[in-house]
Amino acid sequence: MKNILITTPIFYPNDNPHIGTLYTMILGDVLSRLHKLIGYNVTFLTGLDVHGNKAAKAAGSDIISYLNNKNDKYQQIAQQYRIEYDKWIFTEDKEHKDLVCDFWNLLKLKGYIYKGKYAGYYSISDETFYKEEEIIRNDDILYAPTGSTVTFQEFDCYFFKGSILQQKIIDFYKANDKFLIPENRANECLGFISIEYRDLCISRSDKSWGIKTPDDDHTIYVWFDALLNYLIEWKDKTHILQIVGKDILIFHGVHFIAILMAADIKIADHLLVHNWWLFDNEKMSKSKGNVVMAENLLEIINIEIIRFGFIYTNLISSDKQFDLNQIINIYNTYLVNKISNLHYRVLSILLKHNITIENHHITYDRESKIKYSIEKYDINLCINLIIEWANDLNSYVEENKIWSNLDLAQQIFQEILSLLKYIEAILGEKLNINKMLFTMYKI
RNA sequence: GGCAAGUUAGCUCAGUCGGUAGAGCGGCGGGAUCAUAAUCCGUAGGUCGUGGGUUCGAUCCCCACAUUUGCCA
Repeated sequence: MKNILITTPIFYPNDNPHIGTLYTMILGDVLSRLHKLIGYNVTFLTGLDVHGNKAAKAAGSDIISYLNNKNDKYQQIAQQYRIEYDKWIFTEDKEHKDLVCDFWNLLKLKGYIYKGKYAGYYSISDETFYKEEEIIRNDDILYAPTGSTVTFQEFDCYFFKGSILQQKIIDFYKANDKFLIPENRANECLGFISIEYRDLCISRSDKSWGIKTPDDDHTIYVWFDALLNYLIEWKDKTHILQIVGKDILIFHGVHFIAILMAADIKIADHLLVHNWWLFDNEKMSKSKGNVVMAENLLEIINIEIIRFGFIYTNLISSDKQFDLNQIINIYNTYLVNKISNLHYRVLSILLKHNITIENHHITYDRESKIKYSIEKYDINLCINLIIEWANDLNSYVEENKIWSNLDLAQQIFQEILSLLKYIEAILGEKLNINKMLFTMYKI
């Protein structure tokens, strides 16, 4: 049995989801649905990472109700966008906390966790330590390269002895050149780890918001806590795909690998790294005020445009400009004019002659290529093959004048039904021809 | 400064394991009637960043340079 686990990062609820988050969700959902379609037993995991001071700060006084609200909000967005997850993570759930504590104890038993002292410049908003040479001093205020303020802190904490895994991780990358998708990102991980891999500080002794360490009153570092979420569904999977945005590549491509190695757990088969939507050719950021929120998008255009447009746009190869007009154009051209119209034109012929259609579940030759692209997680190749198929069918209809050849029309219709299965996986719902054909968007 | 990726038609982008370059949008012309405002066919438009090298042959491989981006310092 082909049991596949597909994960997205669990999202951080200091704000509502933006279109970058939405892209990750949709990509995960579509890959999940496509794998189900070709016969895999899929577990698709997503959810919320609710610990850490940044969340606590955003929450204010009543953390729990804030987080519950955000959890509802994210689930609502997921539902609106037809994200069909099999399990939703919420890191305040007992199940997750127990897993983290058990895992902590396991690593401690194996000698990978030890107590020490950490001294360094810490940014609360980034949840990160910075090195002395990275700090920018301005009017006696200390800043991280990210622009957030840092303070010098010294405290007791637990360390994860990842340093001894440095060579093992390097060897892993050398032996698994297909691990990262796209492959050329491997140099970033190799570069990061080859210079120096220091033990990670994985707890805070202050009153941080998070999971307490099993033995005392420390708080487990939010990233350590969050990465472990995947393990809840990790067992008994023949294939594991993790999807991340490029901003968190190192956490998954280095730290999480180290953690898995320490615990003697299988590493994911692939880590799919996608790029970002740009707005006006700039990275979206709160400070620039150019962040497009997921909830606002649905007020402007419909879900089919978004899902199809997001999947069509190749965000795996590079950052892409987020352009509403272009996404609408893609939808009109391919989904309405070519694919929906293809279905409608052939169906019309059959209906005129009172021919009823049964779906015989025929598998066509070109589906083997599509299956291959799905198994390679090559969504770009996949959608191009689907579009090519639709184009060829439209040409075929013309060349063979199928309106005067009812046998051929029936054959073609069977083929169209097979094609539509893939479209439905992308849209997350059956293709609604009437809705498609008569709600074409004008730019 | 180190490492990596990109630079392809007016625009947005695919692609080529080395053998006369592709799509969509936009322009022009035509055909068909099953469908819509669509679809189908043809056509115009590119020295595939610049310069060198390897090769019978390079947009693709190698080197240098320019430029953009990312990771690291």
